[in-house]
Amino acid sequence: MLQAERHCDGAGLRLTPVRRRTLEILLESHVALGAYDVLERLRIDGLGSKPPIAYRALGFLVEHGFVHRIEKLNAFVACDHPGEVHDPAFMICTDCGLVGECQAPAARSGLSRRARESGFRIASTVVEATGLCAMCAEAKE
Amino acid sequence: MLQAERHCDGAGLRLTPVRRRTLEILLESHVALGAYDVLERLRIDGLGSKPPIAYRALGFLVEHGFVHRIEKLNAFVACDHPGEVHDPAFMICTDCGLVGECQAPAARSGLSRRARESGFRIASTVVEATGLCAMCAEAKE
DNA sequence: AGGCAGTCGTTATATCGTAACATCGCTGCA
DNA sequence: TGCAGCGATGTTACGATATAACGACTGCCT
Repeated sequence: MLQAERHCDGAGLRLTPVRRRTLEILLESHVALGAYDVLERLRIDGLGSKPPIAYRALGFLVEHGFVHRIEKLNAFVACDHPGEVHDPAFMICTDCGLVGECQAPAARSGLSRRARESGFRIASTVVEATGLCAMCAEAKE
Repeated sequence: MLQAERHCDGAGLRLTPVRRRTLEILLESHVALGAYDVLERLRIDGLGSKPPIAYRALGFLVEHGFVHRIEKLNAFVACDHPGEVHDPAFMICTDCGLVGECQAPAARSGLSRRARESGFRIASTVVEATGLCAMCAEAKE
């Protein structure tokens, strides 16, 4: 949170109440939240109740790297390493919903070689694995 | 198409008219199609007009590896290599909509190392790159 | 003051996806 | 033959996700 504030100050970005609270909500959650989940919590705090409110705040946070969108879940998680340049990959537990972020530059390597070969210019990548986290895998034994 | 037929025959799967036509529709398209795009074409052919028809056919085709879902687009493409075991990755052109499939086992390596370290058991992966295909990149020069 | 840019608030609607139940045709079997 | 079981289809109804478009407000700059 402090990192986000500092980053915004430094970059001339406005971390408004809605945006700030949206980020807090995601930081407090250990699982990915849908836009409507976020919206519901914003509503409770009197910060807006219509979808565009949440989508705009989430759009801002994603654009500036404070939040990631999990395509597989149509949901959002706070970034582990805000401000740093990174190329995130995610591990999504299908049992408990936990979403772990990791840096996976290597995850691009096979793809980026293929891209070079074919002339494709990568602008962004999505890398997501679904499966069982260590705890849930153990619980299944 | 022939490969799909053979695979179904061999595996005791039923490639019914709806499923067959759904696969044909995707094979004829060079871009990813949404479920409702597919449904519209099925409707024209008199093969059903309600969402579950399309979703069920697509679900069958995805489950058996004839079709891939592109998470980033909420859309579907026919598989380039049906029947073969693979771990597909996609390159999605944001200009022309072209979706290229490639094999990217290496794309998993960074992630799978991380997964091993943390005890996460990967069941499936999503690897998608967005950007410009060679033709569109050239056209932009 | 006036204009501009960014944000917020709202309405309305588009797009994507599924639960639940009825029906139909095939297959195996008494 | 009759019928039970099963997978696939057809339909209704609804839920979930997402955005276009417009107006109002605010801070800032000239």
